[in-house]
Amino acid sequence: MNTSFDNKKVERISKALGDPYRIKIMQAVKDEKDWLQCQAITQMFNLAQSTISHHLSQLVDADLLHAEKDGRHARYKINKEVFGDYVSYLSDFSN
Amino acid sequence: MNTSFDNKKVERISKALGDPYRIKIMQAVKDEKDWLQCQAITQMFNLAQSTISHHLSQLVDADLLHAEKDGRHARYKINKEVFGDYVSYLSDFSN
DNA sequence: TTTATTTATCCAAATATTTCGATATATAGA
DNA sequence: TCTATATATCGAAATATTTGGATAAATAAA
Repeated sequence: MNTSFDNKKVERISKALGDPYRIKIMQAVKDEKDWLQCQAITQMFNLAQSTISHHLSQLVDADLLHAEKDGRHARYKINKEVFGDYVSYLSDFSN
Repeated sequence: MNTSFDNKKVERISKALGDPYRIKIMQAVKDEKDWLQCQAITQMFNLAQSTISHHLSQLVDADLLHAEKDGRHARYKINKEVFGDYVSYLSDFSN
């Protein structure tokens, strides 16, 4: 399946990737083999918990991260499909 | 040659792509076989000339566009190398 | 049930971005 | 030179984003 990208979606994804904390969050999630816990992400940065929560929801809203709930815990992994579709959309510009 | 991407560069490129007008500018430049004239871009949108100029410099500052001057005219084309490097940096997230 | 823990939401302040009008700069043409 | 044209820069207003504190909601654990 290939997610179709309208410009609004490209904008939302690009915007989500346009913040230093969110880039680091994405890298940390990527480096985890399976899911990465919300707690672990919160501990990585010197930011208020509400701020991290806000960054995570932007990544989830852009579909760059899958989110899962387990009791009172939340965890995340890369949405490779959407990411891959974004990459192939962008590839068109470089060839 | 492979541009090496620090997070600051990823942030700047992503931010540059995170605006609806700049996305449309990139698409228009891509659709042009060679260079696209600044004038033509200015006429595409219902925005002040100074606003277009500002959007263009963000794309140039992010190295997504090559800029060239010809007398009092300016023209742009995609910086495929940087774009390609950005794409390959991102590909790492989708596999 | 009561308490502690984890995450989300709300609000307001701080900061950043977008936009335009005015104007500067550079160059082409009369 | 004088005038018109193309683009860039500046300053300020409008808008959007980021941030933290307070608190809510949900769940686990005592």
